[in-house]
Amino acid sequence: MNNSRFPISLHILTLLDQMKGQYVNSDLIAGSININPVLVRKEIINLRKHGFVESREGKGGGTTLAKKSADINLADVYLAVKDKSFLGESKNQPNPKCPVGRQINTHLKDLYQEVEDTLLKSLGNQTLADFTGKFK
Amino acid sequence: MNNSRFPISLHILTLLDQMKGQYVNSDLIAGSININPVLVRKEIINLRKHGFVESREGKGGGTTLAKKSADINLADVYLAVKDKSFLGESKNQPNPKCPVGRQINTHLKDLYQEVEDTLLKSLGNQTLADFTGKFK
DNA sequence: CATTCTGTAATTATTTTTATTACAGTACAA
DNA sequence: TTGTACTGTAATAAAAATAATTACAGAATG
Repeated sequence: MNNSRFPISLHILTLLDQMKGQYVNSDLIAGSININPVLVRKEIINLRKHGFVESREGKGGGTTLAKKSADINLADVYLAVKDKSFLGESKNQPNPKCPVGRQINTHLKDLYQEVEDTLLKSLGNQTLADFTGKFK
Repeated sequence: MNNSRFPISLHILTLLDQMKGQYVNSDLIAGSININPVLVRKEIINLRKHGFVESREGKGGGTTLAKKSADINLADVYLAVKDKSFLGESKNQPNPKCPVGRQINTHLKDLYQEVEDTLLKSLGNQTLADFTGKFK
């Protein structure tokens, strides 16, 4: 995963939740996060693909939540943006001639799986509504 | 955190565990991981700072485990290498004029803390000995 | 004292991430 | 029906992060 996709997605969703019902455009969102609007639009494409938001093109268009924030689980948001493991991967192929190098990726993968399961359980305890509820 | 520090450190520790007692040099380790020896030496400096390994300079020198692998907890290894959060940070400062932008970092931090606690609990269930025990 | 290591700095190369530019297509609204 | 304000998307450039390389001083060994 690009390491800032989770916070960016959560920021977008939080903002949309606060703007309840309104279609918010990517410039406004980008201004809040302080990143480029094109990045926001790309991230929104992903969020939409996962059913969290819906968008309208054209004048007055923008993006809004596609479901109630109480029905958006943070574990699902995490899964929607993750592509690398949070514990990291060595990008070089370890040496297959070494007993450790040969097996480590398998064992690493198992370990990550285990840890990720608890991570998801923990994140899964919270919805977007819980999260936005903390904002004053 | 540089995203591959955890797997690199774990690879180093695993290798040292398998080479019980021997002082292993950075070239051999680098060859197993398939990265540059200088990177290995840097990573070892960190592992040593945390008391996991000890090194000898000079001919015949190298690095070896400083404690029994059963006494090396994977949560501690994780803590030793982590510097960024695994859930990622947006590197731009969000807009302080926006109610969401102004507060999100605080709430994100809290969320991460919560999740990290469970992550540590899960990793903490395993020692290096447990991990290396999986290798055939 | 030659050899084989570590420690470490400096530099360069590579890769990843982010920003920017550009423009087609869509929808609204005057 | 036309101008305006959006999204979608590609292409490129800029910036930042990561990794590799080179270099060499200093330590320990035989």
